[in-house]
Amino acid sequence: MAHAGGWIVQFPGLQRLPDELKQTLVSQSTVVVLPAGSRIYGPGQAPANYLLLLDGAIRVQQVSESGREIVLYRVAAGESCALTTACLMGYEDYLAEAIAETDVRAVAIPRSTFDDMIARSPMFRRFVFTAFSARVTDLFKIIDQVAFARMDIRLAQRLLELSQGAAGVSVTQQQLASELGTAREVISRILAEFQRRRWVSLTRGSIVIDDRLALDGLARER
Amino acid sequence: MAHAGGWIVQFPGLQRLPDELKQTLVSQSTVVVLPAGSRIYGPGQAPANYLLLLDGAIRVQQVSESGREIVLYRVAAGESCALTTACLMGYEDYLAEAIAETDVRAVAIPRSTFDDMIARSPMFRRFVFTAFSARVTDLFKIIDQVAFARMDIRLAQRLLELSQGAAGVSVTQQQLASELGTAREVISRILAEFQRRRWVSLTRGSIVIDDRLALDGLARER
DNA sequence: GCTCAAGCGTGACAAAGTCACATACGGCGA
DNA sequence: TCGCCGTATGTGACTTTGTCACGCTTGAGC
Repeated sequence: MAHAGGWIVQFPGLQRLPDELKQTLVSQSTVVVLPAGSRIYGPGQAPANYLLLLDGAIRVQQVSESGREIVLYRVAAGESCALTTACLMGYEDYLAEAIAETDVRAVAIPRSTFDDMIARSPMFRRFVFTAFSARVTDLFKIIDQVAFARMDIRLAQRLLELSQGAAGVSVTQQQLASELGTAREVISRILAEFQRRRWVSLTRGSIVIDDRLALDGLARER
Repeated sequence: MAHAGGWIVQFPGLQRLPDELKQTLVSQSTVVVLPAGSRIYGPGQAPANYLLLLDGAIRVQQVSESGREIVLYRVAAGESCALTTACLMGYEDYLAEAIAETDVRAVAIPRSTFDDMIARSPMFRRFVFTAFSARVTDLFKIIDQVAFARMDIRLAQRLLELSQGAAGVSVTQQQLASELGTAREVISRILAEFQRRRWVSLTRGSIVIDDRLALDGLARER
């Protein structure tokens, strides 16, 4: 690591803050480490901090009363956990929860500092609102997908996303079902059809992508 | 109307602002009137103002590429159009649009004034964030409903909401389908079943609620 | 090698979406 | 008053997705 506070270079949106504010931000925040699998926010767990992710990934998902899940979005290194935090500022009950998918290193900005920065810096406000609005866009897209898109298309898209160019994905069918907010059986049938077409090979707990082009073709049918 | 600026009493969250800020808000904003049916925000129409609704109602909906629609939430008198505005501050493309359902009277706060108020008043910030977070909650709930709830239950809920205690609702089945993001045929069949059970009476363009208790019972099943 | 929980496959059915077309209502002009 | 016509609604046939209830398979750990 460079020096303490070197983290700020990871956030282009904060780069051009006045030095004084950068120092405020750095001195009043702390770097926290969270193990993979830990729950960062959730119903009944109001956060005291605004989080900026340095390393790792966070998954934000919704859990329905019946126990079914749907993934809303992911936060990657260099991004902020804008929506969940902003949400929980509203003092309402939310069903969404944030889970560390990997070991996570993040900057925690206390609420008071966050509030202070919002007040003092138009640039900081813009940083926060931009990140936030990207999340709201994600929510709009999810509503659109869930309401109107075919499941095989959504699955193809998600497989390509999750693989990130790699040859395969290490994921169970139940996990894929939770990603998309559907039932495991549905995933099972669609994957069987993909395999019949020789687009993928299935094994217990992982999927090899054999014909990325074909999957991509389906994914683009939107 | 009382005196110019008397509108501020309609917003409890702004009641306790310092007089100075109240005056800034009142003097720099204008009251606008919009006819029923006009589009307030939409893809390609970035708003220059933060809106506070004095009279009327606004419907915010999403339009998919295939032309199907789903209603996201409504803004009533005394509320702010927080989400749409905040969204559009992010300089991204959105599919959501806001339509005046009735003639609408609203206070338009210019972006610069809005920004200034955000900077100067923790109370104003809280007003904005609270309104905003309520909308995000709505989006979470919609995702939950669309992904996991049965359509007959959603329809029962929506009928009760739209009737607001009145004996009936003046709405076409196509409009109901657009409310819930489904197809007209689905609405037709569910309503036919409701009628068979003598819960409602159907006529062209309107629905009379005959057994509110039964509908409510179904609506409460999650 | 054996065990056994987790992962996966499948048939049967229900709910919801799609497509195509038939029918009914009701406002309006003749 | 009557018929016209656009809109609204009803319906059958089929596909896709969700639910339920099983049973089979896999492979990690003993």
